[in-house]
Amino acid sequence: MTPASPRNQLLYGTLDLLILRTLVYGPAHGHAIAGHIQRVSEDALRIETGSLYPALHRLEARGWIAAEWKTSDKGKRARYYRLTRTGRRQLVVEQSRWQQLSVAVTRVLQPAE
Amino acid sequence: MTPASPRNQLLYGTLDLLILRTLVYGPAHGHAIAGHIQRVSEDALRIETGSLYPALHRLEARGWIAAEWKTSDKGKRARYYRLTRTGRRQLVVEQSRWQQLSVAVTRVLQPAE
DNA sequence: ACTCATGGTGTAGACAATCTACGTCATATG
DNA sequence: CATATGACGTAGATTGTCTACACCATGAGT
Repeated sequence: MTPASPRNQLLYGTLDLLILRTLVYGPAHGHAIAGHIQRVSEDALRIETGSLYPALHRLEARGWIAAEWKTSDKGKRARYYRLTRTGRRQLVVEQSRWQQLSVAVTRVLQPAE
Repeated sequence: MTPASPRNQLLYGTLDLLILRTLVYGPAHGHAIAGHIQRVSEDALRIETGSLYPALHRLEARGWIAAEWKTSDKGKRARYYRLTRTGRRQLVVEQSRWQQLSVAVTRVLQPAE
């Protein structure tokens, strides 16, 4: 229930970054990407399918990742995504944007001296 | 122009936190709060009025801050906000939420070892 | 052969936070 | 008395996430 329960939310706008970063290790399908992020973040980041697939489609539409149907480890059909050249560039951009913003927030939270 | 200009955006959901944290120093009005955040973040965080005032109203509605009309330094009428007791508690909550999420994102970006 | 759990992809609609682009009012200042 | 400025405010668009579904194909068990 809880008709409007807002609080599993991850940090807006970071999902694209997380996905791009994950694909640096090589092509992967949606499920695996979400699983990887969840594992590496030690369960702090849990990506819902309703966020995951729209994100993948939007990244693909922007040309930052490219897709291909293949067969997964478990023998199921799956859509494998890989980083494109521009995606790699975008990753750098977003990574530095994150860096800058998170430093700025931290600076407000714990002002020097 | 730029009919849909997308990239001045600060990190969703962090604004409330920034405002609450700023009010720890004592009551302040909207303009001053935004100015403080911008200064302390060394211009990395610039809060637009269309984000600022809705945020203040929503924090007030939730009982985390309380307001009072006064006269500002410059002699203009201004609405001074102060942290309430529950606001102080909320600040702790949001601060630790931020901490946790930002660590998690960083962990994904630069995996250990 | 049949069933079913599992793995994987997907969409619709609600919701919330931010932005842009305005508008308004009161006081200080020249 | 006019004007700049300090300060508050709202409307509407945009966007990203979530919840809650639905769907399909394959593997595994019987």
